Amino acid sequence: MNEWSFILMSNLIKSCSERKNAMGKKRGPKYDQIIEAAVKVIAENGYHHAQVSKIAKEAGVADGTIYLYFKNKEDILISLFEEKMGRFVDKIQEQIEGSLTAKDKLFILIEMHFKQLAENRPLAIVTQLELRQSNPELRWKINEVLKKYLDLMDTVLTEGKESGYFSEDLDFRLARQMIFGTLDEVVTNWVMKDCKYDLVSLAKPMHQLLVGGLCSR
Amino acid sequence: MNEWSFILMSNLIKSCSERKNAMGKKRGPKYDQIIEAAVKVIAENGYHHAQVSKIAKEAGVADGTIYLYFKNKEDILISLFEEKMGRFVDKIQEQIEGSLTAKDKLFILIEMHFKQLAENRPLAIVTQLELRQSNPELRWKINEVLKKYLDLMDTVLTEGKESGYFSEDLDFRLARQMIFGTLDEVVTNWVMKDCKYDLVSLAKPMHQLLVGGLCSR
Amino acid sequence: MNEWSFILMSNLIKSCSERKNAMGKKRGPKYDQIIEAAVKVIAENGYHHAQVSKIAKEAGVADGTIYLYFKNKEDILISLFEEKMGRFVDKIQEQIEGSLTAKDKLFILIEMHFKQLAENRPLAIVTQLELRQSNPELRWKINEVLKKYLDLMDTVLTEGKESGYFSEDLDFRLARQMIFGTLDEVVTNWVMKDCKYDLVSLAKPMHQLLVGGLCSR
Amino acid sequence: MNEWSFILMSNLIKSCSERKNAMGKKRGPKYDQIIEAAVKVIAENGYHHAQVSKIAKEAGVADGTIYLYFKNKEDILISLFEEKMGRFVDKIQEQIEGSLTAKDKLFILIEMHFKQLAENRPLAIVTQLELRQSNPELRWKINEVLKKYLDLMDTVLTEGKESGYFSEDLDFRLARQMIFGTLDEVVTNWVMKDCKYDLVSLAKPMHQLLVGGLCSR
DNA sequence: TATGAATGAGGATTCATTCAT
DNA sequence: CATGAATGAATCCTCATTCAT
Repeated sequence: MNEWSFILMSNLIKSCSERKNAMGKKRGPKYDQIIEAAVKVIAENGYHHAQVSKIAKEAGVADGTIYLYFKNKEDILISLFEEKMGRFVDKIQEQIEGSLTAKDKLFILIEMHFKQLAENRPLAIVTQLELRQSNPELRWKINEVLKKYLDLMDTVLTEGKESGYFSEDLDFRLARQMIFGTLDEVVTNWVMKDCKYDLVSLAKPMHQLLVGGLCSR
Repeated sequence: MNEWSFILMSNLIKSCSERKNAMGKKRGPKYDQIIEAAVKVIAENGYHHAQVSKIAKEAGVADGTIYLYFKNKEDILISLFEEKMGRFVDKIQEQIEGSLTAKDKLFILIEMHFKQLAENRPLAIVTQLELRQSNPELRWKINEVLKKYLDLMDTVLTEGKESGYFSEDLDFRLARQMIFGTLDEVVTNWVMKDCKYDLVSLAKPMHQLLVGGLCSR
Repeated sequence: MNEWSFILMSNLIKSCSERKNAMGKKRGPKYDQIIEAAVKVIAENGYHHAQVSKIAKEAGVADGTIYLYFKNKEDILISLFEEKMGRFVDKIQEQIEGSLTAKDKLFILIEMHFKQLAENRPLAIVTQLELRQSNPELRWKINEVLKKYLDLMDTVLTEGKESGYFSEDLDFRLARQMIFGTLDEVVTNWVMKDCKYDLVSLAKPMHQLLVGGLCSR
Repeated sequence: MNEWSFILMSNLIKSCSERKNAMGKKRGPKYDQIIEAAVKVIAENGYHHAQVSKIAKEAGVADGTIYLYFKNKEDILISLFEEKMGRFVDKIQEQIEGSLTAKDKLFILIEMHFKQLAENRPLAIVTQLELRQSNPELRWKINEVLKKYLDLMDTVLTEGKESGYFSEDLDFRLARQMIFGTLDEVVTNWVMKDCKYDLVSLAKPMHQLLVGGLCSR
């Protein structure tokens, strides 16, 4: 390692940190600071009282700095959702890949869904309550992000169907809507009840109910 | 019938329309006009562009008149939801009472849920999309209104459990959340897809899925 | 005079006060208050420091009231110019009609131009300095208003040419531009010199110069 | 005066221009780049959309570099005007010196005024339209720059008066204002009409009109 | 009861300028 | 000399609500 290798490495590092992300957005430590600040401020003040200046203050940057990293306020929210929901689904995916059966995979999905939101209550408040107050345009983009999650569910459902664990005539769209709608409703209720009971322990009965249905055998 | 009888009748009608309803609210023909106007205006313009003045114009009253019937804008929305959701649940209840088994009752509940929203798309848009943009406080009150619906589900679930049709160890809260969360998600997806497929025909497979679960037997 | 005549008069008065002006704009005493306030505030603070709230305060109305009478801030300025310049030209026209010869008419035009601006210094400051800082869109509309003035000049020039007082081969466009450009420059210099000399007394030499040119005979 | 004295003088001028200019301003190639960039950016985007960062980009320098050469944004504009108007007047002066009579000198002045602006339309747009949107303070300084031009006019007027070509009792201030106001108005109209007619050919009739006045002889 | 003109609080965003490197 | 990321002040307009008539 000599002077040249150092320079090359510097350039490499520099070009890395200067690299824009997939969305062509400027990145850097402040990008993450702002996202985290946004989660906190929205969770504490509610969507409609989360002024840009509050977020900037919480992030420890000037108001104007926000606009070096985000197009506008809405862009903060979309990015927040993309970042957080992206990781959210990625983590579930990782865990699922370690399981063998579709049954286990579904359980992991449910448990991880609950676990991640239970571990980050401000995020849970933001995703379950505050972000839903956003305008239709933002909600469309949120739906885009959710597609990745729905695709993951499809993978599990397909595998389960092939292994004979799930019904052969399972309607994927309905099944996805049942799983997502149920999990979402359960988490929303938990958040609205001030998170005062254990969410993760609901994973097991929830799994049984989704798999076995309401009916006795 | 003479002049006096007319005056008496007027007073009678007047005292009637002046009578407050159960919620202590003033009623009268304008009350309903305003509610209907609110549904129309919100469905057409979206929650955030549904100004009080627009609702007043649509209802054919002055802006100030709104405040003779409703405490504030939020009160219009809560009342709207109370009125509409009240009838919504009442109709489901009526139909359910005509059925014998818990299985049938659940099916009727699902079908009626879909049917009523499919029949009134503006209302569906308002309840599934627009009203969710309201602040958490309003959403709390909306949840209050939903209790009647959840109680109805409980009745069906209890009966089904007693008749042995539903699992003996069914967790009512989870079951309710699964049913409501699923139906809600299905309707929301239908609205977001511009209502371009038949919602009511999903009742049968939906019923089977909820009752039998994802699992093959 | 009876009940009916009273009602008829009421309606008449009502329809009068409700009448919008030619531009379809709401009128009323507040309309004029706001225009006057705008002239004063712009003259005192300069165009770029003339906040809507300052104008509202000066006019003795709430900020929001401004927007019942004007579309936006720019609309105040356009209206201001239309009103003031409208009267400005009208008054010149009136005076001109009382004169016999084209020579006199031109003199009256010059004198009235100077006189009206000398009598209303805040207005002079606004028209000569502040309003020129406005954006191109506003400046186009200002030009529209000026057309009436230019047409008036044309009338005088035509008459003068016909009577043989003005050159037969006079280029109207150039003549108009010379007259307007000169008067405008003279007034602007007067305003920039803090109006500290008598403007109106310049009318006579100005007239001679425009009519006779620089050349000795 | 020989070759050497020319070289010495060149060096003197050069070292002068590389150090500070008469106004105590730093000079260098970037100084001119920035001025040229400012003309282009203002002409293309308008005064209010000519951000410092745009000018810097066009000049191929960093935003901060601007402030090594100019005190602030306003200083760019003043300098722009000083530079361009300085050359503008110098060129007219040069040409005038070649003429014999006051009559010819005035004609040259008019023709050169039109010619130079017709040859550089971006500059014409900037001086006639965009720079007038600046605040009165800047406009004061612009007037300072114009003094040199007015002085030149005075020279011509004095000479003409002495030679008996211009009236003996000519008011210089009014005459200057008439000449400048007229030329300025004519050029402004030409710019606002998108420069779609020939400006220079107006010099002759314009000259006749200014010299001979509106009146027939 | 009904009206509707008037109110006034509240917030996202731009861009000239600085200064650590 | 040169850079450019960071700063932060400054303002127009909307719309729920009131109250004199």
